[in-house]
Amino acid sequence: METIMGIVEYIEYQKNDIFIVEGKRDSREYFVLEGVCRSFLLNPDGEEITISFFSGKSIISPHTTRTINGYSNLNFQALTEVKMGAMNASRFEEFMVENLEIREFGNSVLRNELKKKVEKEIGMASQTAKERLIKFREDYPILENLIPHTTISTYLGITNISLSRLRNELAK
Amino acid sequence: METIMGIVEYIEYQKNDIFIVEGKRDSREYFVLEGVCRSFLLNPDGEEITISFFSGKSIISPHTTRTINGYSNLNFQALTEVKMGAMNASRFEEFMVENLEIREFGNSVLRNELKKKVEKEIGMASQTAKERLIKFREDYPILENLIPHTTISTYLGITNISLSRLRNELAK
DNA sequence: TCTTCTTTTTATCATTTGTTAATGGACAGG
DNA sequence: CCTGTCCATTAACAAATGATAAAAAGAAGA
Repeated sequence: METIMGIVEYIEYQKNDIFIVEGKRDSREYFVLEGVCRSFLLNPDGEEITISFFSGKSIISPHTTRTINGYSNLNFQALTEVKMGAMNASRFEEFMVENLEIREFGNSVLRNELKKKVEKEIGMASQTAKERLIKFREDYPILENLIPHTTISTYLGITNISLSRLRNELAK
Repeated sequence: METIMGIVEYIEYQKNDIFIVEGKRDSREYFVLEGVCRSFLLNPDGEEITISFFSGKSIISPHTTRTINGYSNLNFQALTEVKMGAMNASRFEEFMVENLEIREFGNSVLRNELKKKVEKEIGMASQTAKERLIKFREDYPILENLIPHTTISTYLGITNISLSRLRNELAK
């Protein structure tokens, strides 16, 4: 960890800044130190669909999984003021090759990324929207009062109107 | 590729064989050479939820993403007679460290795994069940007449009754 | 404070999907 | 040939979610 932290460049983004754009070059790994951000994509109708949330301290989707030939296939946006560490992804990959500990760290990041997706997948396949909202509140307790509800509703796979109804029901 | 193919052990599974069991040890990478299999999980009600399909020639989810401390977190089942190649996962990882080409192959497998999931995620979040069924038919043209519909319906996130209705509608 | 803009809630109605139960076809075993 | 089992379809009704529009509540700026 010390090896890495010595090389990392520190960056700050303002609320709503989009710091990785789909289709554009990006060659870095990002570590969220403080704040919350999300990944999102446009669906065929041009609507923003939230894929994942990332809150400090954590790491956003690994470079190798979110880029193809160096071009990003996802957008990433700061939802609050965000402090991040960034470093060259190839350099990080070299570290992974050289250093067992860093390799295991990198692999565990990958596993977690997949695990989160599988969990969400099961939720989408076998839970009602209400259950998914309850789970979301457990996973990200602060977000609901911090970010626009449309951001949350596309993550949950429902409309913001449905979200509002569910909020009302659960408040009773 | 030749390096790998020389080491691979060839295996055959019969229809419905479960060859990786959740919670059990598994230490190999698997390459599907012929046939179709799926990964699935039990939801809280004990129902089998299909997560992904794998048809030859392809590779099932990489070992590092489907195991934690060597124990599998997914079930894998043959849906037809399946011919596979298998090799020790640590050995494959060594190859990845040593050999740039194999490393890039391994990384591309990871990216594809994530990409498939993100695509499915967007579908679940922004498409109706009917649209998802149409997409499924494009992705896996043969499966619908080959495997039980309950297997497909849990993949699509609907009941098998809904699937039957959609089949009827689309046939008109 | 007032105005304007955006977000959230509420209401109404339409559509989709789920639940339960009944029916019929395909197939294996006796 | 009969029987039981598994699967797929269909029907009827209930529940969940979507679409549209309007109202209310908040947030930001002059």
